[in-house]
Formats: sequence, C-alpha cells, structure tokens
Amino acid sequence: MPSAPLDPPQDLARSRPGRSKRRLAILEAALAVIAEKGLEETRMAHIGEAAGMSAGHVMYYFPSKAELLMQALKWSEDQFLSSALEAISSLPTARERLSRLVQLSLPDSPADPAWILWLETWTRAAHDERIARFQREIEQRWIGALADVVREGQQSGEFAPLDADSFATIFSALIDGLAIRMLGGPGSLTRERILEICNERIETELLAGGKVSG
Amino acid sequence: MPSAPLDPPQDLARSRPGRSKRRLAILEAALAVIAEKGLEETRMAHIGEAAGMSAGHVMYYFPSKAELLMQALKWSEDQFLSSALEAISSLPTARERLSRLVQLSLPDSPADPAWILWLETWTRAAHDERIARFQREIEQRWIGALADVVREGQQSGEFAPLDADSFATIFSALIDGLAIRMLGGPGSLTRERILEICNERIETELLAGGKVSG
Amino acid sequence: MPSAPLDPPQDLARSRPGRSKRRLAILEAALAVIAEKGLEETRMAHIGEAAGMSAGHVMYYFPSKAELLMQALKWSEDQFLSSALEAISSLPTARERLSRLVQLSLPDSPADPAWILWLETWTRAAHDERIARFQREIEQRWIGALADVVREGQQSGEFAPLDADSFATIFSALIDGLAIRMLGGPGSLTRERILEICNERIETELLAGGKVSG
Amino acid sequence: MPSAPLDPPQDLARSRPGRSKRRLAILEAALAVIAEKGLEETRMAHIGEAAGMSAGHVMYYFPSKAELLMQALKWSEDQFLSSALEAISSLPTARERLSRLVQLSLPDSPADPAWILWLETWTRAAHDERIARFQREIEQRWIGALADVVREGQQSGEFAPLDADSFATIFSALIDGLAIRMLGGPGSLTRERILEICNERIETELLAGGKVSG
DNA sequence: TATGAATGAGGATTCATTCAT
DNA sequence: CATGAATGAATCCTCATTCAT
Repeated sequence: MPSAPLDPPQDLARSRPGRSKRRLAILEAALAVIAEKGLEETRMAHIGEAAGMSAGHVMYYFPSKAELLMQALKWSEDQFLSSALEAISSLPTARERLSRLVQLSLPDSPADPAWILWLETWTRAAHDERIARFQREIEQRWIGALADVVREGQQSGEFAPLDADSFATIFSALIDGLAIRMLGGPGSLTRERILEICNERIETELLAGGKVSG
Repeated sequence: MPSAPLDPPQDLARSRPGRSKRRLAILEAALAVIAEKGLEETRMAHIGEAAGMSAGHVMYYFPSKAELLMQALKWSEDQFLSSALEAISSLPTARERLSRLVQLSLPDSPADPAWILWLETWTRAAHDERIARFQREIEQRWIGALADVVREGQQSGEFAPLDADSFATIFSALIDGLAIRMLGGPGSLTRERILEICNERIETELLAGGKVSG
Repeated sequence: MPSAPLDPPQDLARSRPGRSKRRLAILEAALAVIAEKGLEETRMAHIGEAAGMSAGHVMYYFPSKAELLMQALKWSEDQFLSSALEAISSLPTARERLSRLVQLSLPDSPADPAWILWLETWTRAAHDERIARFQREIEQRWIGALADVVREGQQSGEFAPLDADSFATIFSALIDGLAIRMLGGPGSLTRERILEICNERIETELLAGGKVSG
Repeated sequence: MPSAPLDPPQDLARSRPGRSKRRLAILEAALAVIAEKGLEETRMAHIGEAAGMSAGHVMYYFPSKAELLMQALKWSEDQFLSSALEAISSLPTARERLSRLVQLSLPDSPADPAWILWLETWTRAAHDERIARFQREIEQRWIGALADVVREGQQSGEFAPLDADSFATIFSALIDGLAIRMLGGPGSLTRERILEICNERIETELLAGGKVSG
C-alpha cells in the first residue's frame, strides 16, 4: 500500500498520494467529457469542471491537453483489459472465458465511453503516428489476450488446433465491426444479437474442430 | 431515388450553369483535405486552396462549414456505391460480383481517403444525431447492396438459402473490422490477406451450402 | 513608383499597395504603443486599437507578435537613418554635417519613442541573440555613418587625420550615454547641454588637429 | 547614511532573526535569475527555485513581485557602490582611485549581471516613475562618487581644477555608452580597450591640466 | 463571381497570488 | 515557516464567417 504520508521527502513530492489521486480524477473526468462531447469538442474547461477544479489547474497536473488526452486513452484501455482479465480468471472453461471476454468488451450501449474513445483513437491514428503506435500497441495486447485464451483451450483439448493468432485477429475484427454498428445508433444489431453471433463463431470455428480432435 | 442531391434545381436563380460544377470541385477538394489532415484539422482555407479559390468564396457555395463537410461525406459515398455497382454489373456470377464488391470496398492503403472519411463519420455520429442518421442510411444502402447480390446468387442457385440480410450485416461488419486494422498502419493484415479472409467466408457460408442445394 | 493598382496579378496579391500601407500603419502603431507602455506591457490589442483594427486582424499582417515587434524596431531605425542622412546631405561642411547628425540623433524629450525603443533593444539583446545581432547591425550602420562624415572631413582637410572608426565608436558611445541621462527624466542634462558637450568634443578632437594639419 | 534598507526593524514581530537572511537570499536569487533570463522572463517560480524554496513562499517575504524586483535592484546597487568604495579606499593617488573605480564598474563580460540589471532599470524607468526616481538616485550617488574622487585629486593637486560634477557626469555617460557596446556582444570594444579609452580621457582632461597647475 | 480585408468569439496556456495544512 | 494546491485573469493566436469592392 503506497499510502504512507511519511515518505514524500524521498522525491521532490512529485508523487505524493494525493497527487496521483487527483490525476486519476482528471483522467476520469476527461474520459467522461470526451465520451459525451467527442474529442474535438472537449475543452480544458469542461474537463476541469467535470473534475471539480479550474481549467487552469488541470494543467498543473498535465503538461498539455494533448498529453492529458493521450494518457486518458491509455488509462482507459489499461483499466479495461486488466479488469476483464481478472473477471475471466475464475471461469473454468476456455470457452466460457472467451465468451465472457467478448461480452465484457462489447459496448454497453451506443453511448459506451470506452468504445467512443476507440472511435476517436482510430480516427486520430490516421493522422497522428504517435496515436497510431498507441493503437497498434493496445490492439496487439487485446488480440494477444484473445489468442491466449484460445491457446489455453487448445491445450486443454477444448478448441481445435487452428492458428490462434490468426483466429484472434479475425475474431477481434468481427467484434469491432459489429460494435461499430451498435454505436451507430439503434440499428439492426442489439448487444445480445452480437453476442450470439460471436458465440456462434466460437462454436463453428473452435469447438467443432475441438470435438473432432478431442 | 434520392440519387442526385448535389445539383439541387430547387432555386432556379441559384442553379446557373457552372454553379454545380464549382460545388463539385469544392466537395472533391474538401474530401482530399479531410483525408489528408483529418476533419478536425481541416480549415476552410485549406479547402479553398485545394479548390483554387479563396476561403471566403467557398462560403458562397455552401452555407456553412458543417454543411459542406456533411455534403462532402454524402457525395463520397454516393460516388463509391454507384461506381462499385456499375463495376460489378457485367460480372457473370454472383460469387464474382460479391467478391469484387468486397475488393472494391477495401482500403487501397492505410491512407485511403474514403475509409478515413468513414472513421470520421463513425466518430462524429456518436455525438451528432444528424450524422448518425446519415451513417445509418449509407450503411443500410451498402448492406442492402451486398444482400442484393447474395439474393441474386440464391435465386440462381449459386448460394445457400440463408438469411441474406443477416449475412450481409455480419459480413459488412467483418469487412469494416478488418479494414480498420489496415488503416491502423502496417500491421499484421494486408489487403490481400483481408480479401482472402472474406473470400474464404463467402465460400464457407454461401458456397458450401450453395453446392449442396444446387 | 510602385503604386499602380494594375499589377497585383503577378504575385498572389501578396504585395498590393494597400497591404503595405496597412503594414506600415501597424508598425507605426506598434512603435507608439511600445514607446508609451514599454515592450513588456505592449499587447496585441493595444497595437490593434492604435492602428484602428481588431487585435486579431493585426495578425493577418504579421505572423506573430515577436516578428511584428522586430520589424517595428528595424523599420524605426531604417527610418531614422535614411531621413537623417538626407537631412545632412545638403550641408556644406563636414563639421556641420556631423554636428547636425548628433543633433538629429539626440532624444527630443525623455519620452522620445526611438530612444525608448533603443533601451528595449539593448535590454532584449542581452537575452536574445536574434535581437543582439540586429542591434549590432544597426549600431554598425550608425557608427559607419558617423565615420563616413569624419572621413569626408579628413579628405577635405577639415578634420584631423585620426582613426575615423575608432573616433566614431567612442563618440557614439558618448552620445548614447548622455542620451540615457536625458531619458532618465528631468536630470542634470538638457538636450542643449548634451549638444554642447558633443560639439565641444568635435572641436577638441577633430577640428583642433584639422587646423594644424590644414 | 541610508545604507541598510533591507533589514527594516520597523515591525518587531516581523524581524525575527533569520528573516533578513532569507530575504537576502531571495534578493540574490532574484538578481541571478534576472541576469540570466531578463526581467520579463523572470518568474516567481524561478526565483523560488534559485533561493531553494517554493514560489509561494517567496511571497511570504515580499509583498509582491514588483516590490521584490525593486528591492533586488536597489540592493544590487548598494552592494556595488559600497564594495567599490571600500576597494579604492586604500589606493594612494586619486588617479589610481578613479581608474580603479572605472575598472570595477565596467562589465566583466557581455553577461555581467549588474549591467544587465542596469539595462532593465533604464528601460523600466521610461514607463515607471518609481523606477525612474530610483534610477536618478542611484545614478547621482555614482556620479557623486566619481566627482568626490575628482575633487580629492584636485585638492591634492593631482587633477586640473575643472568642474568636477560636470566632468563626472560626462565621464559616467561615456562609461555607460562604452559598456553598452560591450554588452551588445562580441563587438569592436573589449573591456581592455574601454579601460584604455577611459584612462586616456582621465589623462587628457584631468592630468594634463593637473600637471600644468601642479 | 470572386477577393482579401476585417471581425470577434473563443481556446489553450501561463502565472502571480492566495490559502489550507 | 513552508508547501503545494488552487484560482482566475490575462494573453496570444486561430478561424469561421461577413462584407465592401
């Protein structure tokens, strides 16, 4: 627990407990504002207001708006992936873990902040190499997590022995494509239908072969 | 058919010859600039420059920047869909037509203007109902085109008798998801690999059954 | 005369007559404001107001505040030197020309804009190499002008054959030092007294020897 | 003698031991920062850092930035003059004392802090009557010191019986003017050359006559 | 039609200053 | 005494939009 208020003297108090708490609050505020208004319409003043402080003070914690936004993006993804991995850790079968991973990653609603952030990320990546790198990094982490579960299933004999990485890549693309449809508004695809489609694919591609080889 | 929304003869005084030509030039210029710099970094001055006129004069043809951008988006999609449909019209089999449609829709490169535009559209749609409506409309048109080809194949006995709309929806989602990976930069998926994946899916889902029933 | 309004097409109208007139007006306005408030307290808004336009519009003519101020400084000096040289050109003797040059260069009052500008320039030069270069350049031009007159006097036999450049350097330093006293406020030195001191020096150093050698 | 304006015992509660020591440290820090960055670029944070305390705490010792800067200027001059006077006190002849005074007052280099401060003072004086008063006061003290040495030399018969005040005024102006050239960067005038020029002047104006009358 | 001049409403960022602890 | 958190005013600069010509 890094909470002891007695060790700030070690460093020039750059990382006192209160400081990172504030930073987190700002990141959360930023995320909320971006999700609501979109990156382009997000103002430092909005973030400050959402975080309960003056706009100027936000810059006391982050060197620039661009940096803040970048870190907000990163934090959001780290957050998602680690909590998702923890959530599936106790599930018994690879199939359940994979299915749950999909479920957790799907948008809650057309207004799901994390996904709206992803849209922004994709869009920016096209014109900003720094963001593009960030996108690839996060994406690889996510695809890697999917592939890991697939490999686990293969080792336990649950899943067919196909190329796990290739499957994960295509599978994640499918999820993204379907999610986009959901974000587009109340269209033809509901969250449940998407989940169904994904599970169907798991069955067809992974289990079918799994049974055979099992 | 609302196919020519860009040369509106509504106001006779405003539709002198040459006017719509100029408007088109501006739309094209806008598209080029957006693709290069991204919507957020697109300035009226850039568009004007690309169109060979002053920034101020661009507004002689369009009531506002927002409206211009909206129309540019719409025009780009109309453009794509009609040329794609024409391109496939002479192909003999549904399978070829479907495959070609996919091929035509895929990004040429990570910098493909039309796709960059789509990213922008998705992103904006999350915060702008008007754009969301536009997105749904275009998307449905595209999915409808895919479904039409599927239905043609089914009527000719080429394809299995599954739900064409459902297939088209999922298939288009897959295409989008895969395309996004390409746009993210030089990652694991090349254009050829994506095409391969899509064709494989066509074979597995449509032809396999088609052969059986045919 | 570059006034013909019929040649803008040559260039993209970058230098239409009206444009440089406006620029001049802004430079003058900037000078006035700097002289009144000092560089540090000079705001774009002040300059705009003094020039009869919005602050934002000032930046339509100059790329940045720093650049505008730099150009204002340069313009002020060019202005002074060329008008001073013209003013002395018709005077018959070198002695009169030199004396008049001093007189023209002296501050009109403790609030003399050109001198206040010089104070700013000296101060900035200490921390800004670009301004330091500018200072040296202008200074050399001025010292060179003084030396030229001295050499003319030497050639005509009016002045003693000392090192003209060295004399000019020291002489100009004396002028600067005396002027600073004037600018400091109503102190012990009046403009007339300063002129007297300078003329005395001209007599002692230049004429005395001149008579002897003449 | 108003020589210790910096440890004001006016308010007994505020003059606890250590307080004036801290104030001095801050003044020195301020001077160093100003010399390095220039007044305009000097921030409370810089001063605080240089003084080894937080920016906020600097204001515990000084009521405002303006006041701190003013006092720093004053302190610097008090410092210079008293140490210079002490340094010359043991020199036997007035000529040596005067020459040494000049030498001590000359800039060490183009980056000499005390002179950079003077440039700032002159510049500010043009727009701030309070600083102008301060400038005149310090200047008179300095000119007075020069004149005193001249008078001493006259009384001892070393120097010619000219108007000491007038000579000191002109002489100090020459020193200032020459120093400015040095501060402008590596130009034509070195410190040694300046000293030479000043000594020459001392000989021509003071000694020449001194010998005659002596 | 077409231009460039002009505006004015912001927006990010900086910084002296205040204040609770 | 001392800190760092917090504020808010101020400033440069950008840019869509308007308008006289």
